[in-house]
Amino acid sequence: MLVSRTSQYAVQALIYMATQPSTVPVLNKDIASRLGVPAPYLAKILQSLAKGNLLFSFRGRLGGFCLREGGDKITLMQILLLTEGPTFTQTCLLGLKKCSDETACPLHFRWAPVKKKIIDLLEETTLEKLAKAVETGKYRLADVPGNLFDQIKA
Amino acid sequence: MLVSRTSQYAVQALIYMATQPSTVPVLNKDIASRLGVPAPYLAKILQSLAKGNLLFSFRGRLGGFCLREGGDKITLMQILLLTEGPTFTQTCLLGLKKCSDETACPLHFRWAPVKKKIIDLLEETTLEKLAKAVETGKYRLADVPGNLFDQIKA
DNA sequence: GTTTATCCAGATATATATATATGGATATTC
DNA sequence: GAATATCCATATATATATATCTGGATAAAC
Repeated sequence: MLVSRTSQYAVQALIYMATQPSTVPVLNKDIASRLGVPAPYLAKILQSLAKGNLLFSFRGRLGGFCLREGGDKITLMQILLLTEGPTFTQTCLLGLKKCSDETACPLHFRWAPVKKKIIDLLEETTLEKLAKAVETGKYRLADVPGNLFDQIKA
Repeated sequence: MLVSRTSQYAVQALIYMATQPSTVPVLNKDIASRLGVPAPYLAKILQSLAKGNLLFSFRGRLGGFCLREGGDKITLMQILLLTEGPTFTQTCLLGLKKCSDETACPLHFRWAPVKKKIIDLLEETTLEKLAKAVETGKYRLADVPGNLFDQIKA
């Protein structure tokens, strides 16, 4: 597994939010049903994203979550740094605690250029780009097409 | 985390084995102490590698584990297919069950070339190359330098 | 054949990630 | 201020990965 399920849910949810009009907060339960993801669990993830200053959260009636900045300002890297932890780009393939250019594992210099590709991709991919891709209709955000009620509403 | 701890232990152990003379079986407990890894857990991993036809195992006195083929024949990909499961190269970054060129997640075509780099690296990196790298002394296989007893013996 | 050293199989324990449940705080509407 | 709808915090449950334990099978050495 490349990233945790938590990270996957976070990215999916944020892409979905970026496809929605930013004038009104998005409800946790709407995101959850659209993505086919457990709502209480997603709520916890969204709350941590709010603590990480990626989202605004509003309580009470008409409450919900909003992107704190435009989708063009938020990259995959920012999200994964929150959900995977601040050192996730530094981890060694073989699991060594110290693995740098000075004290390296035998894979270090083979892995470095590939890792750079990954980091570049994460840093240059914004929510806006991904949201646009979804809006074309060619790309799927979730496995199951939302439940029947949602389809009727839409 | 990119790969599981199990995979990391497996790769480390096999690299170590490739640095050892192939005339005599290597003991699980020697590998474990050299790598600073829990021996009973490593034993289970080695047993599964033996079942996966990557290792020979011999019981009884003078028993132990041997690489089934030369280190030049064994790639990282072969190892990870056993420890991560046969579908680990096919998993979607966003966790979708169906994510192919036909039905793709919004990241699919951005991720594809990076994934190819990863797969290429895993397929072209052999145990022999990694073992040679370790034998130069410039690269570390484990965090902790083996215990004192081992250092004296060596 | 007894002793010793190893792998082997299965059960168990622990840690972590994932998921759920519950009661409460907050804000809007009327 | 009562009713409603939402987020929030904490505790709990479940699943999975990681790690350990125990008894046994096998084979070499003496």
